[in-house]
Amino acid sequence: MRETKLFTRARREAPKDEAAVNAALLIRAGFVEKLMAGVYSFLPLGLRVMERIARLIRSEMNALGGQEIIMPALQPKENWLKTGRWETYDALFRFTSHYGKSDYALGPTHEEVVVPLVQHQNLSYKDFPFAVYQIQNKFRDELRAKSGLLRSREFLMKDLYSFHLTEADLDAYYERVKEAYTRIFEKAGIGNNTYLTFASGGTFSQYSHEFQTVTDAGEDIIFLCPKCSVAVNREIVEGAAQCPVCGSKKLTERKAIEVGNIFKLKAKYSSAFDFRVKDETGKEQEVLMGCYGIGLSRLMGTIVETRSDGKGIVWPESVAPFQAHLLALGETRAVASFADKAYDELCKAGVDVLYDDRTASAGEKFADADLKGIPWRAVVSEKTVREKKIELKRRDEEKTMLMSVSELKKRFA
RNA sequence: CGGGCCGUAGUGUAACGGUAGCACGAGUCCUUUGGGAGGAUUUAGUUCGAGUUCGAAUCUCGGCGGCCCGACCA
Repeated sequence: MRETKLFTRARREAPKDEAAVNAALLIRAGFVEKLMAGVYSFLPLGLRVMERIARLIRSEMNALGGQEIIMPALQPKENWLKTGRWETYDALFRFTSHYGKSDYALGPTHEEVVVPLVQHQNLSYKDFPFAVYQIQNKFRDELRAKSGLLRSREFLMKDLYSFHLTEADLDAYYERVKEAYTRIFEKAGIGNNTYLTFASGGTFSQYSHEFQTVTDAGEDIIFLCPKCSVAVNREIVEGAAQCPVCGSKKLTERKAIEVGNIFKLKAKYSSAFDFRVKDETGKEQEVLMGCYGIGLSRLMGTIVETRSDGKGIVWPESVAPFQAHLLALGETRAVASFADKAYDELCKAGVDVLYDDRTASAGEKFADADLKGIPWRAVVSEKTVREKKIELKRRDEEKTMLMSVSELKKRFA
């Protein structure tokens, strides 16, 4: 993509009403734009990141046998009455149709939709276990939206729901999801500071698990066991915190962002809809469920929050909006034609490259490139054109190397 | 929801109760180009409503909106 064709623009200064690092950088770099508190538009660069995060999550969900669907965000009151959450779910957006008497909710989560959906398939015990997931916008009427993308009122979330006939099967699947989540956060570039965290499990399970990324920007408090690399959420700590794995009481208190959670629902929602199936003896059996969430927009904010320097964002290659950022320095015909040709060749080779073909000073292009944070910067200038080379530099390193266009192609294709 | 701070041009920031200014951006022209270039010129603003006053961006009240702390967050 040529920057002269990109309708968004990087800003020199952060808007004064965004204190959070993630929002300030993402807005300055032109990835997102705020519509109102807790509601953001995703612009071409931001959408690319979101799509790459989605791709990464999708491949792990598909490996877990998850079948992708999309359920409605607009939901009928009746389903929420059945689970009792119409009255008890504080953050539920509720409203009445302008024409009729019907009441609706905007989905903050989808148990109320997925259970009847699955129930209507008239399944037999032979169809179990299975899992469905979606990547979709969720709505939560937060009392206080804050911290940019970290706590918003409309946000993109992946929610996976698994269905089982035995507890052992649910337990086994839960463990597989736990491993998949660990891989996802590793691939997303926050593996080094993201911890499996024991949290409250509600009425039925001893624990649920959260994935918490340690950063001062977080709003959760966790107690981290350095030895076991697991943590406990403050919500389940009474008195002295203790490591649930080794029993150690030498835990360190940290602020963290909850980027994912996994939860055994067991029969809580299936029984609310009286969802049962007959087993091979004709006896009716309870359906057990698990639910597993990852907030994609929150994850994007978390990556920015934990991977930036004074100059801007440092995207991991796995979710970066482009593989490389090509800069043409100076407007001489030699530079422009060399850079144009390099851009065309890289595109033809299937390399995702953002090409700064604007009329702007070298300093401004460098500053914008650092701000946008694409992992590799490829510079074409009079200096490099003389040697028929391009200068390549990693966003987070100082050293540079000269290479030809074909070498560059080979590296990224 | 309780508390605090705050709403001036696309962005940032000034203006004692008395002419709304500056910078960046954007447009045009010229000169520049390895770390946010220079000159000329143009463009665009007081969140809304009421009140006090000869006069309100400025003071008072209310609405709307934003940020922060707390509470809340199956």
